[in-house]
Amino acid sequence: MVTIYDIAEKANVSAMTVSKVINNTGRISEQTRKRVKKVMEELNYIPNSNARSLVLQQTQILSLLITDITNPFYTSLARGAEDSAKKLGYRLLFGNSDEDYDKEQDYVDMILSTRVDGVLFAPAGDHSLKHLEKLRAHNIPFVIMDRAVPGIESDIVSGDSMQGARNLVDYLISLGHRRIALVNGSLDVSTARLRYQGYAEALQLHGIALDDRLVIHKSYREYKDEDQLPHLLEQPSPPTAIFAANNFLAVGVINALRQRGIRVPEDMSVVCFDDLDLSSALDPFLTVAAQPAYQFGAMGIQLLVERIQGSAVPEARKIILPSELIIRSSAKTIGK
Amino acid sequence: MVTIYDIAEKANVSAMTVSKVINNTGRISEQTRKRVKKVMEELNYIPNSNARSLVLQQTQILSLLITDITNPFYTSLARGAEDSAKKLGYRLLFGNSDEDYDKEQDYVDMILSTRVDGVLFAPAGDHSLKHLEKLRAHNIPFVIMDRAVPGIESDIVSGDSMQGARNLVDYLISLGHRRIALVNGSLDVSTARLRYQGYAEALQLHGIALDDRLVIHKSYREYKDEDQLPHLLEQPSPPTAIFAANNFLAVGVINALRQRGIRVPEDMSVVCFDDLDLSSALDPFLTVAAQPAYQFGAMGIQLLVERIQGSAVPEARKIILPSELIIRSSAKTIGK
DNA sequence: AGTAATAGGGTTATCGATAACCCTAATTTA
DNA sequence: TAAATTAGGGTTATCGATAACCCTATTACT
Repeated sequence: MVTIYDIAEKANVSAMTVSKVINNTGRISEQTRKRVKKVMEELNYIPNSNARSLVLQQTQILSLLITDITNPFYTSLARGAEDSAKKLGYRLLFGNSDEDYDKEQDYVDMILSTRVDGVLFAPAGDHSLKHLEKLRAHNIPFVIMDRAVPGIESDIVSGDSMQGARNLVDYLISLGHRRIALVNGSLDVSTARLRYQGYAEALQLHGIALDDRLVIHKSYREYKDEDQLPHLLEQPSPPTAIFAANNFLAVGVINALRQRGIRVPEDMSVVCFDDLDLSSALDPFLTVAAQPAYQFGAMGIQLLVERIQGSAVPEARKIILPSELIIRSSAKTIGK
Repeated sequence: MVTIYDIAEKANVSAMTVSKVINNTGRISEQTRKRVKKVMEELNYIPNSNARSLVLQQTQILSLLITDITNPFYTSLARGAEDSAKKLGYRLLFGNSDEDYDKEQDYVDMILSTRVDGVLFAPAGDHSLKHLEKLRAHNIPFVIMDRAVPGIESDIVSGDSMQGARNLVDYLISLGHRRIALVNGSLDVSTARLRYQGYAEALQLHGIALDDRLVIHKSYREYKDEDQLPHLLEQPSPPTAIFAANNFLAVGVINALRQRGIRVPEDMSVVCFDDLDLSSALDPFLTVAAQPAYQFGAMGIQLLVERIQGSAVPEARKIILPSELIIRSSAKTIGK
């Protein structure tokens, strides 16, 4: 690999001069500047960012840690993050935690040893706390995405889970449903708690008693049918509608329903959080509370870079992006 | 940040000894090894990989360059790549070219300056040649994904586009279709050429004349309706079936058809390359030639790491993964 | 007992780039 | 014209880690 020393030698200057030309610092005559640049091109010089990072104590690398790249929500988020990062001159190191705390831990160590300038962090859940504390202990700026973690004050970009949940449940109620089930993520995750809360509030406001037999808290990432539908359907008074706390769960629920010969929405209404992108484009079926996932990523990187560059206010900034209720056809008036 | 020198001082040894403990090299007594390790934990030491990379001349970073993370095909590919990379102890630097040669160029420079150990490269198209040549000139190993680039011999993992296309068109013909349109990507891209070829061969084998008015070559990434459907539909003898060369185009085509009040599959059959994952899980509608995208990524990283570590045969390895025809309901017997 | 071998660990140079400071000739200024 | 600037560029140390080699007690061997 060619280094600034190679350039220096061929251009008959010192390495420092080359460095100055590269960074446009110091006083260099137009003449030598051109000569040096020409040699750089001739030799196909590419600066070694490792060396640079070592002395500058900054890498121009940000880390994006999410829980599942195959979920369209995070896919779009990643897209937004990537676009922003590129614009701002940062590279992106990528990690997928699968909502698994051990994997998340591995990535945190990787992040620390890479000396990234900052992290866009979508936590697996509440126990991500110690990972975030570790980052903080090492002075790595981060912005939390999507899920708040109790015990950590930091910049965060999240959706309005309560409002979204309330809107969905309000909508179901407006269609005449009274027995509404919630298939939720784990209560370890802030958004699951808030969606539950929004669900409960909506019911309460309409004078419907909360029935805990209609609520299941499991994982956002895997839908295991034996843990879910049977509990709901084999009840004296089964639900007429199901609110799935995210897109994955909705797909799982709908498939499981269909396998039992239960039609959606004729026999059972289903709504959920997060949209399905391509799927919805092909077949506008699922009624959802859609979140602006791309914005999550784009804004997250912006906040992060402001934080890194010190141009942010010292206080933690909390951005809450509203979700949009998109009414399609997976829910319908009860009994019709 | 704490360095090996801090450790060394506190443990009363030299920095070299610390390094030896970290890397399990050299001769260190069990006693000092323990002492050093204890100090490392106490001080929360994390090695600086920049410094390490600089002297070792290797970064343990691989680059993943794809054309669109929002396409489920690349999403799954990324997932496979990430899983493999993590298993093999590599970090992943992420880039999205959007099938844009300039963006691709930027990423190549970024890759070079990062001194990644290797690149998993999904080229935008034939003009990616110069980018690949640049990588080669700088001795960065790479494995090409999905699309061959004429002029470059290298390891490659791709699908069998001809076979897949032939299967799809065969299937349409078996349903009685004779007027079959092809909505293709740009002929700049090898897979588009091969899908075209497979399409043509299938027609020929069944004695159907190729009608170029039924073939449109545009972009895999954007479906602009005015460039597409009108040409096909406003013909003396319009097609009864459309073969879309990838999932995005299929979604575009189907939406455009529906907007015109043309039903799929009743009035027009549609099939395509690549599956839609979540979408297909929710609604098994689209008949597709599905590619094992996760395998693309996982195998790609494997080949790449073998290449980096010198355990690969010197010859370029070409892995061709078959696609699977999944018959669902977006195509049906003509006229029924 | 005297030498060779080994265990255990330290010294120094190096990877590629930059910061901080220094130097000299040419130009300006009083 | 002498002193002070300034333009243009060079020297040296440094970032954190490792390779290659060196050193000194022990221990083993003949």
